[in-house]
Amino acid sequence: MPKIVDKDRMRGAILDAALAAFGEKGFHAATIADVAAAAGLGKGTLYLYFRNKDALAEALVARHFEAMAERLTPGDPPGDLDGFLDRIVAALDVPEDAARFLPVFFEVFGPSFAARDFRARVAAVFDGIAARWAEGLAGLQAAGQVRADVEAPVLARMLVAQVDGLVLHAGLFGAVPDAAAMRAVLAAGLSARS
Amino acid sequence: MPKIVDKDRMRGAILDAALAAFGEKGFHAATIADVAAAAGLGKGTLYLYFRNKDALAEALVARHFEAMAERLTPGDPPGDLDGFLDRIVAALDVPEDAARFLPVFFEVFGPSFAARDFRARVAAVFDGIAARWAEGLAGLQAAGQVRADVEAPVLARMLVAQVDGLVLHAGLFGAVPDAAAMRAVLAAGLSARS
DNA sequence: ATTTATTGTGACTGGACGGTCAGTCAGATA
DNA sequence: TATCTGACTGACCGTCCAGTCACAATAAAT
Repeated sequence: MPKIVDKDRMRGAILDAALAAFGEKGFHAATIADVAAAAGLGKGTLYLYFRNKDALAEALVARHFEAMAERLTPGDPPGDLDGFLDRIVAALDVPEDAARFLPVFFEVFGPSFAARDFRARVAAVFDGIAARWAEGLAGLQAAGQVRADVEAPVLARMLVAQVDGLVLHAGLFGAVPDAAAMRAVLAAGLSARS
Repeated sequence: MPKIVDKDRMRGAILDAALAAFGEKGFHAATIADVAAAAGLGKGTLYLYFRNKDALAEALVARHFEAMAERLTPGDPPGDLDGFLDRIVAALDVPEDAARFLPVFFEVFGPSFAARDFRARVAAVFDGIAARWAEGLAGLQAAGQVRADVEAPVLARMLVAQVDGLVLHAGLFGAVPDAAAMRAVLAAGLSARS
């Protein structure tokens, strides 16, 4: 009878268009009409897939955080310190999409940081990553590869903040640190041999 | 003849009010009327001191970056590694004003990161800090206190990104790392003794 | 007390934009 | 070929707010 479309696929395509438009002009400056145009759709059509402009932003965030968590904590804990460092170095390889999303995220949700519960939600994402890293670090401590004078969770949370800084500077400024140097410094900081 | 006011003082007071209002509601959600109310002034009065809303934001940024640079690179390079670490630890003590400003900055200027020259301007601020740190580190390398296998500027730029991450997580999430643990890890990472 | 230069005010306006909805279209079915 | 249905559209509406301006208040100078 009627035309049938793959709704999930369509939502994905619209999100791509939204990211492009928001990334270009910024969330507030970009209009719904811009997003629709980028998606090659009529304005009203967007509202068949997303309740309103804010829903677009939230969907983008969800997609981004899922991808990020996946990128930072893939599979099982690494077997040795070298493997652990591999992951950190790999994390600095910020995909273009993710880099483009950063400013949008801050623009949209920056104000929300004033709200305790929002901060808590975002903090939870990082805490989750830190928890996975802590597992790995605890294993390496047991194996005598990582210093044991600092507890794994503390070490992990601190590392996450540092790596987030490196990721931000890489994504925003293109200030990608020399990988070899970074490995060396981080390894010395974490290593059991003082 | 005329009524006389201290314009600089007034601009400062208005900026304080603006930071409060923007910090509370976010830059876009807060109206000029909100800022005026917070400053205890009529709406039109603001326009005697700032050309428009964007000018308010720019003035806030200028004030913030000046304060930040001052905080991160006070006076002369430190004499020893311990002194250097002191400064980093001190930098994590983010003043309330600065913490409140972070979300506002990202909200307003997030979109601008799409523009090459804006990114370059912000990057320059961090590069400047890194340059000052590099001086200090070079001195410590000469004194045999800091590893010499990584060049001071590289080390410094990397540290700035890491510390920025720590500052952000401290300011946004209250995730302040244990100072002693952080000193220990950073010291091990930087130290000449491998 | 009067004058005058400057500062302060808030009702008003013009434009912009998010969201709606009455109507059109395309493709699937019989 | 006729019919049916959900996808799609974009002109329109209501709201909101940055910025203006005509007027009021103030204080220095005479």
